[in-house]
Amino acid sequence: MARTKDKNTEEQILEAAKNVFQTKGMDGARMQEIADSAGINKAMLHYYYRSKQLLFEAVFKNAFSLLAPQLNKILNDASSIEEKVRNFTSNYITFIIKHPYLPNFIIQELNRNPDFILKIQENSTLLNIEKFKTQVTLEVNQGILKPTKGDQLFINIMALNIFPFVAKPLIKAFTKEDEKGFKTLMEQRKTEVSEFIINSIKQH
Amino acid sequence: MARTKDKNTEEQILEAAKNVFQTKGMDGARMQEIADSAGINKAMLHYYYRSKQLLFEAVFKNAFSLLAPQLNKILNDASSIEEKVRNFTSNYITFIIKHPYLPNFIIQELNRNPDFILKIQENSTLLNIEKFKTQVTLEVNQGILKPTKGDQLFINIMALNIFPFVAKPLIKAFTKEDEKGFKTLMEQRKTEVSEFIINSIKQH
DNA sequence: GTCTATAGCCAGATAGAC
DNA sequence: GTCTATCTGGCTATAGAC
Repeated sequence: MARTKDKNTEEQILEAAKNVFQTKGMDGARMQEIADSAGINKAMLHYYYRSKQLLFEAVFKNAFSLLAPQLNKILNDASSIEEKVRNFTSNYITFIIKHPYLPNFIIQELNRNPDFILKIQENSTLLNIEKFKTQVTLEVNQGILKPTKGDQLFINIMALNIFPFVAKPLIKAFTKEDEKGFKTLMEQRKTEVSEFIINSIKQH
Repeated sequence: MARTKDKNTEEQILEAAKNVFQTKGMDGARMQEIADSAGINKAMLHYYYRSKQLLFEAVFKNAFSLLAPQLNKILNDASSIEEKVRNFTSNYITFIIKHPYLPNFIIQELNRNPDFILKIQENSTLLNIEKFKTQVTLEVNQGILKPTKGDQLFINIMALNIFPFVAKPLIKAFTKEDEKGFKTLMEQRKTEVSEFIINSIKQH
């Protein structure tokens, strides 16, 4: 991919690095490939970002800060659990279809280096599900929801929304769908997943 | 880890390679580390497996063949959907607690090289959800289940069971649990997950 | 079968001209 | 700021002695 002249070099590098790191991972990525993709040479990467490690961290923090507001909404806004589930599912799946490598990139690199999440948490919003858990307990007591554990519900919501994108090659193999069929399945999930969750937890 | 003399060298190498590849991935793994872990030297790795690529493939196929029977059960045995969900959830989570790096390893390496699943499928049981989908349709028509799409249900079952292990560092960060707390959450899921699914799909 | 030593290559990083 | 050329180290793989 050639450099587009209307962006400055630093942004150009970050964009190229994002593409290479998110598809190849830290260990599989090559500085040469990033340089080629940015339309510059290796020396420039070091001029702007000093080392591969620091360039990687810039990409990672950037990716994480894209995801954080999505998650924050379900944890901390004012709507009911049912509304949160519906909005999050629809918004998140729409978002990931636009950034398909993002969840796998985050998960993979956190598994490679779990301490990384500590560094991130310092200078961004705290990841905290306490408020969400309190709200679940409240709605259970009010008879809106069946008896439900807040932390398990949170894990279930994450799992149902994120997993299919992370395990895309497996899903495609099992369902025998091509790229187009996979896309269709994911579009369906924008509403299917919230129905599935609400059906399970709502008091009828 | 020193070599235990009651195993032959080839098995010893495979065991060491499994540990290193499953934690570091293909790109992050080092032949030297595998040799050290097996208590031998690098030359022996090449003597038995010729190249890093072939050693990796041996490990991958081995891991996949451990997982296949687990999945086959839910796809092809004779029990009802409800029984399948309950048995699979309990058995699968028990299995993964014993092999915690396995799902992430499979998913990560399939994302790195999606064609890999084709090679595997040739000489193992076909991954096919057709029978499962037919059974779902049947139980829906019999009034046992609410209207449910078989392929989406299958994705949901996979997601709820596998995701927490793949995204372990994220889950720990959000729930603020340590290793022990995480283990407890997973133990709970052996029954919580099947309740969650059954609640959602069973006709009442 | 198992070892030591080393070939050969490739990647990250830097020096230095412009 | 941007380039070419090069250093340096680490990695896979092999040669060859025992």
